[in-house]
Amino acid sequence: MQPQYQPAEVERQIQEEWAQKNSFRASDTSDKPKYYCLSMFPYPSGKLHMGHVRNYTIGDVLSRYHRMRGFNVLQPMGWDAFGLPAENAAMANNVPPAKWTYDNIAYMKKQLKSLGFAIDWERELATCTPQYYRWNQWLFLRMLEKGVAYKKTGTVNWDPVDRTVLANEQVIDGRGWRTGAAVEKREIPMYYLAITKYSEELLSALETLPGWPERVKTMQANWIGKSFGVRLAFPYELNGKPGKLWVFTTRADTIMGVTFCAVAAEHPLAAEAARRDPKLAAFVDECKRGSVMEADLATMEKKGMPTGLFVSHPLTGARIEVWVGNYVLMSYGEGAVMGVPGHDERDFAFSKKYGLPILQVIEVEGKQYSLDAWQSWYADHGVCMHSGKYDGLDFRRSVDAIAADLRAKGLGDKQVTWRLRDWGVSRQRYWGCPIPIVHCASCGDVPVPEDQLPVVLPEDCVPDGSGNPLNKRADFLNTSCPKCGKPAQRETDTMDTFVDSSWYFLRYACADQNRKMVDERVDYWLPVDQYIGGIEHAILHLLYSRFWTKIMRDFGLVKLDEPFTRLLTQGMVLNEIFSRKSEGTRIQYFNPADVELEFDEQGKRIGARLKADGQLVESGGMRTMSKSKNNGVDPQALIDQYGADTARLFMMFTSPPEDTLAWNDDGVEGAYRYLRRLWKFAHDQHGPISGSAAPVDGAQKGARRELHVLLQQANFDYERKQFNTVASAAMKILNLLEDNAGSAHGALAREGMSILLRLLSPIAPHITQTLWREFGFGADI
RNA sequence: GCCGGGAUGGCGGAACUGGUAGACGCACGGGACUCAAAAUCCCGCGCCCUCAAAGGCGUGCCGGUUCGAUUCCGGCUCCCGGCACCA
Repeated sequence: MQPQYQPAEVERQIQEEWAQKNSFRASDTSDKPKYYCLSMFPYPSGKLHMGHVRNYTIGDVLSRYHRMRGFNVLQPMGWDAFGLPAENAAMANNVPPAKWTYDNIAYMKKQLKSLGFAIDWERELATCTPQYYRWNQWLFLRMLEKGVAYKKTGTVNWDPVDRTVLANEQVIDGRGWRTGAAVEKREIPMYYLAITKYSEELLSALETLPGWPERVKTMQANWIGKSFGVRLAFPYELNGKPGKLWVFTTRADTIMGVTFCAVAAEHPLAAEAARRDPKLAAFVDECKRGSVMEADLATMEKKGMPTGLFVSHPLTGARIEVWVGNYVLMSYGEGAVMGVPGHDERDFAFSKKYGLPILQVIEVEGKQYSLDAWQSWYADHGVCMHSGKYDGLDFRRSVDAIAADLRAKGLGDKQVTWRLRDWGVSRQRYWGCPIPIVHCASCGDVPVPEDQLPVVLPEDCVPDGSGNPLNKRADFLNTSCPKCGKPAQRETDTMDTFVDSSWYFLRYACADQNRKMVDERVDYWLPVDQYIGGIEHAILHLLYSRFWTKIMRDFGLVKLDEPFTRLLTQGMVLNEIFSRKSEGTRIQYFNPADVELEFDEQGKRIGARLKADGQLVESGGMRTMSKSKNNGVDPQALIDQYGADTARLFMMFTSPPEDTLAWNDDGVEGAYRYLRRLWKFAHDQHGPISGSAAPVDGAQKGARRELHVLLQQANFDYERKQFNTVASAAMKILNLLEDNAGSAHGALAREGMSILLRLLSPIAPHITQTLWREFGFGADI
C-alpha cells in the first residue's frame, strides 16, 4: 500500500477492474428484489457541468447503497440527443448537428466513466438514433389511429426577417435573437397529443404517489388546474343574425357585476369589428405582435379597445359593450371573458384605465368598499348584494341559483374546466424526430405505413438560421404517396424533444429489442423505484412521462399506471451569468472562469472584466448552469486535480440534495484533506488492525458507543437521503478514531474502519473499496 | 403577473416531533514542527461590551401563539425554479 493517497492511481485501477468484470451489468432475472435507480439523462451539450455531477452522484449513491443492501440494481444512462443547442452549434461552427452531438456524447461518456458511476453501459441509448426514434414515430401513428394525436392550428413566434419560427428562448424582449426584429404571433397547423383526455387521471393519480415530494405534486395539480365554474353565453345580434358570446367563469356569483366583456384579438367578434373600423384593425394587429410566452402576456401592460359591438346580459338583458383586450388569450378557454371590475383585480385596473363602470355586488362583513383603490378582499367569497333575487346568498348558493337560471334560459350551466392544454408536438426544426406523415395533393395527410418506418433524418444538414433545412432537401422531401403512389412530400416538422424523454426509461429495460418498442422486461424493471433529476422538470417532463405511460398502458404495451414510484428533485446548481451586448449583435455570454472580478478597498464588488480583453462585462445574476448562458463549471479540472472521490464527496457534503446550490468550490480542499487523512490513518493502522481483535478497554467503551450513535444517525440520514450529514458522520468517525489512535488496541480501529468504509462507500467508492481490501475485511463492499 | 420553493456566523451547512442555536467542513487568526516553504498537528473563532469573568443581542423583516419558536400562525422583503418551442 502506498503511504501517500494517489487518487488517480487508485481510481484507474478499480475502474479498470469494474469494466473488466462488467460489475454493474444488471441481470433481467434475479432472486433479489429489483431496484431501478434512474437519473434524468443528460442533454449532450459538450461537457458535463456541476449539475450533472450532482445529479449522477446522488443517483450513484442511491444505487450503490441499495446494491450493498442486497438489491438487484439497474442504473442505466443515455442521451437526450435531439434539440436546439445542436443547431445553434452547427450555425456557429458550420458542423452538422449530428457530428457535434456524437462527439459530445463520446466526450461526456468518458467523463461519466471517470467519475466511477455504477452504470450498466450495455443499455446506453441516444434518442437521435433511428433505432430509438422509430418508436416515437410508431407510437405517434398509433395515437393518430386512436384519435389521441390530431391536427389543428397553434400559435408560434414568427421572425419576419429570417422568416422562421422561433423558440421562446430565442425571443429576447419581444425580438428575434439573431435579427432583432419584433416577433409576431402566427397561426400554423400542428400536431397535438390529447393529454387533456387524461386530466382527471393525471390529477387524481398524484394521490397514489407518496414517494413524490409534496411540492411537485402541488405544482402538477395546479398546472392541471381543475376548476369548477359556469360556462355562460351573452346573446347578441350581428348583421341580423343571432349569436352567442361564450365565456367561462369561476365567479358566477358576481354575474350581476358584469359591466363589459373582453375578447381576444383573434376572436371572430374582434375580426368582425375590425372589418368595420380601421383603428380597431390596427389595434388587433398590435395585439398580434410580441411573443407567445405566458410570462410576457401576464406582465405586459393591459390594453383594450371597444369594438362598438354589444351583447346582452344573459340574466338582465342589459346592454354590455364588447372590448378587445390584449390580455385575453384565444388559446385559453373561450377566447373571451366577462368583465367584473368590482371583484377582479385585472378588470378593476382595466376599468379604471378606460373609465368603465365598477359595481360592487359582493359584500364581506366588516369591510367597507371604495372605488379609490383595489383591496384584496374584493376578490374574496362573500354574500351577494345589488344582485336582485340573489341578494344575501353566499357563494355556493348564488352559483347554484345563477347556474339554474342560466340553464333554464339555455344560456349556460355549471362546467368543470382544466388549465391543462393539449400538447403541441410539432416543431419547425431540423434536429429532431421526423413526424411520419406524407402530404399528398390528392389524398391529404397520409401516415407513413409501419413497414416503411423509421423515417430517417438525414444527418448531414447544417442549418443556417433561415428555417428548417429539411425543406431544402429534395432527397428527404420528395417521396411518393403511400396511398395512391403519386409524387408527394414528406412532413418536415419534427417532434418536440419532450417526446423522446417521455419513455426512455422504458427502453432501458430492453434497449437491445429491435422488433418492438418495449418487451416483457419492462414488466420486471418498471416502475422506476427511484427517479432523480432537477426540480426544473417538476411539471413538464414528469407530466408528459406520466401521460405517455398511461397511453402505452391503454394501448396494451405496458402494465403500469405510473412510471416513477419515488422522486428526488435535485436543487439547481447556480452560477453567475456574464454577458455583453453590443449594437446590432446578439448577446454574448462569457463563462465565469474567463471573467475577473473587481473589488474596492472595502471588498465590495464594483465590476467584472473579461480576462481576454480587459473590457467590462455585465452580470446577469445567478442562474442554473446551462449551455445557452455559458455559466457552467467544467468538473474536469476538479477531477483531474483531486480525483473523482473528492469531487463526489465534496458535492454530497456541500449541500443537501434538494437545496439550490450557488456554486462555490471553497470546501473542496476539506474533502480532499479528509480522504488523505483516511488513507494515512489506514496506512498507519495497517499492522495492528489486521492482527488480533484485542478486548476493548474501558477508555474505549465511550468511543465505541459514540461510534454506534454516529452509525445509527448516518443510516437514518441515508434513508432520508441527507447525504450531506452522512458525509459529516463519516468525518466525525475518522476524528473519533484518530482521537483514540493513541491507545495500543486495534479493535476499535478495526471496527471503526469497517463501519466507516461501508458508510462512505456509496459516496466515495474507489478509495473505500481499495482500503476495504487492504484491511482484508473479506468480500468486496 | 401566476404557481412552487428558499433565507441560520466571513462561507457551505447542522439542529429528526416546539426544548442547550451554530454539529461537520471551509476561510481566517495564533502556535508547534522546519534553515524556509509545503504538508501535518494543536488552540481560538456568531455579534457587542470586556484583560477576563459576568452580561446583553442574535436564525431575512414586522407582528402573533406559547413557560419556551430556526421550527407553528398572519403580513412583508429579497432570491431561486417553472409558466407549455431551452432541456
